[in-house]
Amino acid sequence: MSKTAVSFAFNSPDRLAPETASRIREVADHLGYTPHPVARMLTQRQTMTIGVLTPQALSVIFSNPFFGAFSEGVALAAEEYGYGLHFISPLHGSLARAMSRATVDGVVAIGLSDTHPEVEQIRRAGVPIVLVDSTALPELGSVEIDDVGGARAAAEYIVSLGHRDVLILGVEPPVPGGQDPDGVTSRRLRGYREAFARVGATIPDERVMVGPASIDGGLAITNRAWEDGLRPTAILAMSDAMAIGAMRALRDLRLEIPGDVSVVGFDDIDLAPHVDPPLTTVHQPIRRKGEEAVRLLLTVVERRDHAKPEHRRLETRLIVRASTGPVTSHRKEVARDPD
Amino acid sequence: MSKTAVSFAFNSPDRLAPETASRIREVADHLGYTPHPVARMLTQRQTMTIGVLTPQALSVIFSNPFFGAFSEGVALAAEEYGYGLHFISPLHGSLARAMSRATVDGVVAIGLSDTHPEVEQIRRAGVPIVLVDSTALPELGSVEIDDVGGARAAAEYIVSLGHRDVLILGVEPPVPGGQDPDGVTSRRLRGYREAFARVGATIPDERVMVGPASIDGGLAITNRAWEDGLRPTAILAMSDAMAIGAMRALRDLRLEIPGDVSVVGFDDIDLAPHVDPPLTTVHQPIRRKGEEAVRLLLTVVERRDHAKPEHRRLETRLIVRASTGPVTSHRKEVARDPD
DNA sequence: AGAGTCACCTAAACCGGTTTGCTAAACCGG
DNA sequence: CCGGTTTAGCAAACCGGTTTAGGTGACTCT
Repeated sequence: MSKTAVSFAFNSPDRLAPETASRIREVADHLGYTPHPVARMLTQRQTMTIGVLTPQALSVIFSNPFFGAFSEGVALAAEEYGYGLHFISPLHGSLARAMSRATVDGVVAIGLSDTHPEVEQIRRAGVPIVLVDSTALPELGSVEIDDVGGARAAAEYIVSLGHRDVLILGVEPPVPGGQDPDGVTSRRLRGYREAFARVGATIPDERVMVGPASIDGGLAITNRAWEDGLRPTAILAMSDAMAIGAMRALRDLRLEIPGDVSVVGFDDIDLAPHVDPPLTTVHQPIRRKGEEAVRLLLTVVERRDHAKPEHRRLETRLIVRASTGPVTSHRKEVARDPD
Repeated sequence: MSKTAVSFAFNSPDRLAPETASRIREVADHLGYTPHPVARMLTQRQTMTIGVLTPQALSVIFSNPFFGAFSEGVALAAEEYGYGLHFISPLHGSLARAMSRATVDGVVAIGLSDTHPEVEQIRRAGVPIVLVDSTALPELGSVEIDDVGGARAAAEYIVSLGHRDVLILGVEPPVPGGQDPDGVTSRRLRGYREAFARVGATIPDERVMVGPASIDGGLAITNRAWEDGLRPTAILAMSDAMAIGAMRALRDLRLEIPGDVSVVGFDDIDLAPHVDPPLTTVHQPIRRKGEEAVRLLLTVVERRDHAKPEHRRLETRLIVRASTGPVTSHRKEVARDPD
């Protein structure tokens, strides 16, 4: 049999006598033969795979439950369209290097700021990209949420409860060394500050602490804040994982939530209603974010439609649970550090 | 310049005059040229990618926080060795089909029972595999935990608290339709039963209910159990997510935990200590499981060492928190269904 | 000056498939 | 029985690189 015949047997059996086709198949099966996927990709110029690009190591990204939910959405859409999923994280510190190794038809980049130096390199490689949680370059598709509005709603609520002295827990910026002026942290911070400004209050910079978006991150930062002598009546975390870590730290300091300190998160992960106390947080449609990103990407990938990149913005809303309460007059002092 | 020269410039610059090499690089950079990763894979016969194989859709797998932590471990090891990560789930219902599309050097298969009909097909494809949470075919590397021991410890504790009427929440078997006699669910069930047998008690089959390993899964099953008229004094869940869902259902039924019903989980996910009440559960080293699997796999992948597949078994241990307590004499009745 | 080295670069084969254009055989109507 | 069609299968070009085995010119040595 010729290579051609075999190829036809697998891809367009109708171009072969039905009897021949099935015979080839049978022999192939008997020999354990499978068309080599890489060779296939090479000739077909498509990989049927989409990439999920993260500016941080996957091992740190995955420690945030948010990312699991996001991946769930991504996977849902990808599976629907028959695409595989490839996770891409910096290789030896370089995202561009990782990208050049990756065999994908398109990429969903999450948390990758457009000012990231490597976005440009990737774009030039001609791979379709959709940006998630990143102020989009207009020529790139994007999915984002109303970060400012969500943060503002959270802070307004906190303000309405009488809190003025707060601690902000920001998520580590993807750009190492230096705050990204348009990153998630900056946008949410803006929202918080808007709400405070409305009542003539401010959030000084030293009340904003940034760390990894994980339970441990929130725990560590909160402890550090207390060691630094800070005694806020409320904590605004930009991630539920951090908020949960913060609550652990507070509890270890023998503080009550929300009696002594109120805590509000961001994301509304599945577990937010189940932690103790149930977490007041800003809801965002995490799964849908992943889904939409993939759909946007695939419309570009499937018909090489470079025409009109879409920008989608999803809603956020405050979910009030039990981790927040009015500021109390006489506050418990922390035992181990009598201020 | 010849193709050869360009190739050398990228891969073995020492075989070119240094000046030429850098010139080629510069031109390439200027033109935005990047070696085509697929073509590269084809000639080098390796993809620098490892696959994570799951017998269920990724969108359902990712809804279990366990999987996020597992992925964290996998990613940690993969990144250390410079490998990319490709997630493989059934394509149009067929794992084999998905595998034949995937360009990976090896595969970590999680929750894939060895009796799964497609394991054989995959093995014949000659791709190195490491099985996780699956009684290993001896000729395949594997990483597992002491499921029986962990489950036994959990049940012994429950028994010691006086509980005799329990509900078991099993994780959905990967093989649709039909319990896998050697799956995770069966192994843990064996452990539970051993503990009960020790005090002359039994767990009848109708007290074992199986569903998706997620919060919603646990919630739905528990509700169903109560609707069926079951009134266990304790619930043994095979996954923390299910346990948390079960607690939600109980709470909605106005039952107290552990006052009315004790709940114990399995996995000890990061959030287990933070839920309300803190979850008593069987700890397993989730991240390490992912890490070890990748390390095992890579020793096989890197030196084509088919010689001695390793089998590693990690420990489990019971972590007692606050979701369990002694069985109480007078029990609260459920309002909406007076038995 | 001629032979022998060495440093640089390249032609050609190869990886494992897909696809196009063609040939040979079978089929068909008149 | 013969030219025209259809059908079945194949040769060769191609995808975009890597790698082996030279080839070319400059440089050394005697």
